[in-house]
Amino acid sequence: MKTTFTEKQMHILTVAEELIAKKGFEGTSVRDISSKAKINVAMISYYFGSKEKMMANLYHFRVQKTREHFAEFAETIKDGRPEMQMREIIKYLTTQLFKYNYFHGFVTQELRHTEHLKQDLLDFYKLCVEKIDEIIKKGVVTGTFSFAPKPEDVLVNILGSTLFTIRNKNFIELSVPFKNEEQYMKEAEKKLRNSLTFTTFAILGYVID
Amino acid sequence: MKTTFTEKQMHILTVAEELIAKKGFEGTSVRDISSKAKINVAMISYYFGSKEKMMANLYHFRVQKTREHFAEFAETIKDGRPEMQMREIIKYLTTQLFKYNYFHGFVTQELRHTEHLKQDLLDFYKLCVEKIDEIIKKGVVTGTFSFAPKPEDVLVNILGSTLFTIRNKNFIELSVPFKNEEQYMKEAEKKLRNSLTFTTFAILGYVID
Amino acid sequence: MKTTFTEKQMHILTVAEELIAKKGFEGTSVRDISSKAKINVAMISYYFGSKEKMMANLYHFRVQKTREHFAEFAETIKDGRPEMQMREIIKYLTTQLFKYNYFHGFVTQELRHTEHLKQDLLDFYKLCVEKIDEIIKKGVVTGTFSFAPKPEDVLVNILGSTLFTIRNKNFIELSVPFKNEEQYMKEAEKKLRNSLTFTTFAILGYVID
Amino acid sequence: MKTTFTEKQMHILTVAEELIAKKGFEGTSVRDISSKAKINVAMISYYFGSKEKMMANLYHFRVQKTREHFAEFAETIKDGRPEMQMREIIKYLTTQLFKYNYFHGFVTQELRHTEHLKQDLLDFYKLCVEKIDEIIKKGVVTGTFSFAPKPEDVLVNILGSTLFTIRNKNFIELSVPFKNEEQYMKEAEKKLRNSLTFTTFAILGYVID
DNA sequence: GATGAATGAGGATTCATTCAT
DNA sequence: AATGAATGAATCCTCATTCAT
Repeated sequence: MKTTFTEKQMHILTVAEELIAKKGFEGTSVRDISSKAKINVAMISYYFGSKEKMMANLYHFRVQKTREHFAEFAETIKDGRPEMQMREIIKYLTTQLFKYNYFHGFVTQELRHTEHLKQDLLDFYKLCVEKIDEIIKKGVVTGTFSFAPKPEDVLVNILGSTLFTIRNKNFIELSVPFKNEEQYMKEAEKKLRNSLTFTTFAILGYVID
Repeated sequence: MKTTFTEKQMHILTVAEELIAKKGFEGTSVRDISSKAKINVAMISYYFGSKEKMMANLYHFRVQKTREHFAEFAETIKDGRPEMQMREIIKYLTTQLFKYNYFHGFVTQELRHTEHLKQDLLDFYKLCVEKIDEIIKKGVVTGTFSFAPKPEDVLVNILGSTLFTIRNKNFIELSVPFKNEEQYMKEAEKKLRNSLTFTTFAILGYVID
Repeated sequence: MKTTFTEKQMHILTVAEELIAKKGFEGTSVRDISSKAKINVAMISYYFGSKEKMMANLYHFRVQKTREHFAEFAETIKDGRPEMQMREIIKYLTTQLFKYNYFHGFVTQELRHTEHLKQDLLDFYKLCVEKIDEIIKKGVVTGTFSFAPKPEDVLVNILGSTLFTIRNKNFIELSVPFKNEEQYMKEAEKKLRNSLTFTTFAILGYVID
Repeated sequence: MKTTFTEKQMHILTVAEELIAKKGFEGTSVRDISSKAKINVAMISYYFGSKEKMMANLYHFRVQKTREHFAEFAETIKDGRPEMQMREIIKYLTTQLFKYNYFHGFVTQELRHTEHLKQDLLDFYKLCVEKIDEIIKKGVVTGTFSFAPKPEDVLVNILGSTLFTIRNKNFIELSVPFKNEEQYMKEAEKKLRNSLTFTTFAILGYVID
């Protein structure tokens, strides 16, 4: 699968991603995409072979980018103290998911019959688990953390809570002061991050001074 | 909106639920449903008015049942000790979500343009929050719990982690011994429950003896 | 074809006539009729064999009634002077058409593939022609009328102008003071009758004193 | 609304007009049209948006053409004597209606819910009224005509009689020698024109020398 | 005699894709 | 390389009718 695209292809993918995020894969027609992207209907088949293949490319591309980005991020925190690292990871993941929520929104739902594509996402998850594991181990060794929960459980907790928050806006609203859309998203993210940090530190047995 | 259906209507809903869970609402045609349910294509419109209305009925029905069931459940644990109650709630929610995972799979994704339907789900969430709040308060008063986290955060954690687990089977597989499908689901649920119980008790400051 | 119906059948026909007049034959579904008539959908097929046969019965019935009614009317004027008779015929025909305009609206349009039914209407037209012919002849003989136009031409003129008036409300409105629907119809009918009377007498060479 | 069409669009409209004239708008399916026009079913939606919009285009187009044509015609007779002008107008209108009878057949009946489209036809009628009014006035001034009937009454008479003749073939047949279809139409038109000319001159008080 | 459930045929439209240019 | 026209398959839904009761 390709990971580099011409400018026109990227343009299509960008528009497609936005629309699919809003209306779902099946809810988004190639006409919608082509009209919004101001290109010919035929271009999607022409460039990607089919609508589904375009989707696969989009998916692959986005996850690839996410992995690369995470790798870069991981590098920047590699010398910190474990509690700082953990705090940063939580911040990073929530921020990214909130930013690309539209993407993660369809990732797990709309890609049916394309099981093999999920391998990409899996690789990303593995990377996260590795890093978290590393941090936990370091924290335990240094005595910063009292407990050593399974890293995948920690990740499930972080990702699950974040995606749930994103997808259940009307529930979250009940406990987040709502002014306007943008402000709300910020507040929701902040509340979530506080909660996740508290929870994660709790299961790590880390006592905030 | 109706909550009782004839046998034939229930049959359609059951088949529809299964298919929609697998292939999504838009990915499931009325022909798919009717052919699997061995009924005439026209029956869906005939019974429910339209495909979308059928979906709304299905949704409403399932949430309604869930709420009723939860209310019954809540009654059964009302006299227990807080830590037992919390354990039971976690068990209850994970079990239910695993059981009706196909339903919860599309609930938050596929129902576009039917924002009003989400009110039902919201009411269910509120019920959960109330109950959790009650338990936390009791636990704190009795000195069983040291901390009083926000009940909605606890719920987000439980539901988010559970749905993530259900939706990311291929990730969970990595850390759960896989024999066969059924066995796997049991193990995954067990692992999740352990993790959630540990996490929840950690943020409640409850020390397992 | 039947001309007598049970009360229930008549009820169906009455409702059907009204709906068909408003929305056309094809635009009116048996469901529309049955729901408005508060009867079962199956009744139409049950009583009349099919929707189309119901229509044929309705048509036949209405024309039959019209003929009988016209015959009665003709009797009442048979001793009058020709100019009075002619005036009365014009009045009669316009009044009837305005009254049953909905019927005449579909008569000539919606009954496709049922050419044979038109025989009924034809018979009614013949009856009119006969009567008009009689009047003209008498008028000419008595010297009341100077000319003897073809009776069918006179009829075409009367019926054509009337139906055109009924069917082109928005044109007629331009030259008829419009207050409310009912008032308008009365005014339109009056204007039409004046015009027709004037025209008919003109071609008969009858000079109004 | 468009008034110019590509060759293919015109082809569709032509076929559609013919079929709709025969079987009505609702009685004609897009499948009928596409199969007769030897095009794909999807083309109607593709070109016109929907069946109904196609109809609106057809309607608009036909009336537009009629108006333009009438304007041209009016120009050609503008210098004639009033009695000649009136004769020509009658001839023109009857000829046009006979030619496009299929069109005028559905115009007033089948276009429900599209009241605004009738404005087009109304404009055409107005044009006719204007011209007729002009002729009458000139005739009265020059002493050619003795009476000044309302121009709209004259038009109603002409159009009504013509449409009635077209729509009631089996009645007209009774007084028109029938050989073959084509011949019959010619004869019917001729008989109608004679009658209309006589009638119109009668109400104008014009004495044919 | 009358009905409500159920049917299959057919309705218009939208879809992703292809093809000639 | 890129496009606009055109296509056939599939969509959901509505129709008049039938059938078991």
